[in-house]
Amino acid sequence: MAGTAERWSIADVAHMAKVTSRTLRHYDQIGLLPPAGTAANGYRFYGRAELERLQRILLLRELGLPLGRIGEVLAGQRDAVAALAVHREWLLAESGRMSAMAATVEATINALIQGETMSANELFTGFDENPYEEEAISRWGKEAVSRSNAKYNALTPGQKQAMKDESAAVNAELARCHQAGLPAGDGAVQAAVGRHYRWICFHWTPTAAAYVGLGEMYRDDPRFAANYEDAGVPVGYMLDAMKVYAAENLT
Amino acid sequence: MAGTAERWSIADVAHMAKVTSRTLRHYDQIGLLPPAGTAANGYRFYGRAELERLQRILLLRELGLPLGRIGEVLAGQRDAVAALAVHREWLLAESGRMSAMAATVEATINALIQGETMSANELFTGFDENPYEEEAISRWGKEAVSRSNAKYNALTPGQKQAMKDESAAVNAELARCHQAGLPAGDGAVQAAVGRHYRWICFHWTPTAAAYVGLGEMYRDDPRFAANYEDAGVPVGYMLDAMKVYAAENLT
DNA sequence: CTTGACCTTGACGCAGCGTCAACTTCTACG
DNA sequence: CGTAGAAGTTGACGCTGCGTCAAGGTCAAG
Repeated sequence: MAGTAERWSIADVAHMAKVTSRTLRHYDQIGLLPPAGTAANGYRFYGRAELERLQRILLLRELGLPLGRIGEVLAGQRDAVAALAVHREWLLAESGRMSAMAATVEATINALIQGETMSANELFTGFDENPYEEEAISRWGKEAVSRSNAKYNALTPGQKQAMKDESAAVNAELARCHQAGLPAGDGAVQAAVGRHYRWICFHWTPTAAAYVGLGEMYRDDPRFAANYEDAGVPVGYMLDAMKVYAAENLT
Repeated sequence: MAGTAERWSIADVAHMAKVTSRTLRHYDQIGLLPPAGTAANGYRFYGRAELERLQRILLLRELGLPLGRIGEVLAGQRDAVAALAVHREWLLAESGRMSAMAATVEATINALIQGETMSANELFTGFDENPYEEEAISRWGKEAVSRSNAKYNALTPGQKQAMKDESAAVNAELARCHQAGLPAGDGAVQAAVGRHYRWICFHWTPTAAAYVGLGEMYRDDPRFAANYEDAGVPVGYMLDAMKVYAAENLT
């Protein structure tokens, strides 16, 4: 037991709050959560007041509020509700931006695969190199993309939701398989990967090589790795399973 | 005219592509777009091939693809479609995360204002300081939030869309007012701000001071400032108009 | 020759920590 | 009591994509 008299070490606090000690030291550095004091040996210690402050910090952090603003709110310089209202607006705007980008990506994929042999070259081509005409470059390929955009923007919210649900379901299934220790070639795993493949096929029908390439991308993209690991599916496991699937079912 | 023989200076290229010269130098630094060569004076110059490459880079950049991956795709190390498919998944996941966070923020706002006098203190309170019980801290206040969550998650997609549309409409109206050079106290401006106020009221009914605080937050938050400026509404203009509105209509 | 516009190469800043590196301190065991 | 190993400390770099000075060289025009 580190201390019974309302004093906790950095490790204790980190453990309680499920954050790393590095995070706590960071919060100290930026003045967001100074420790109650430092012992003679230089070690930080935290008291009850600091725990409560940390509690609020983490609550707001989970809402995605930036640390600086959290500090202002806790200092009383900003009204919590006003800060959250602004933040909410931002979240919605970002969310909208990203799903719009996803739709454009979708359209681009279709533009790319529709003209199979066109293979990116034509889509990208055609511009005006007169430096005095603004935007000469930035419009490239946009017509081709917007042509296929209409088609895929027509998805109903229900369909979009179904797509997301299927994705989540596949991930959950794979997580169960992995926790159960099933090898990548196991039937249950391959069934789940099959669902993944058919899900992908809704947008694009990859060849065996392309499907493996997709798996490698999962593995190499840190954003994606984080996503999958959180869901309980190691990216390496996913890749292995995809390789097996591609070898057995695709050409 | 900088050069007639298929050579363009960095400024010309920047102008054509609507990017800054800093961006081009950055792309050079990271090896994404080396110039065709450098003149005796050290100045970069770009040829037709570089313009085409830049074109592709910008097309993919607009889809939100990270620069590193763009480089891989253009180098042929990655299949463009596979890269985009992965990216699309990520975009959708992020978009979902953010709108979920927005819903939680919404619920938190409600939890905060429901117990008016509770004023954040009770919401945040209650935890177990036993360092051996994991997550002791991270659960705080979550029950209170989830209680009001149900209510506001019940919004239909149609209602949510209406909220977003109204927000965009108000912004567009304010942009028109600003472009027309109307002062912050003008009737049209105040009418638009009134719509904004009522929009906010859907989630929260701020006092005069809180409404001005909200405007200050708009001004001070760089994420928001960028958003508003893009829409053609300077944040200072918005704040001034909100101050007038608060003084005349709120207490 | 001067002015001013445009170019160059650094280098810091931002958000939020993760991740070494290089040391010192505490705790437990032989 | 010596020592290993766990845990603590203070730096400092890395990541993303440039924006933004800073300090100084070049070039066309007056």
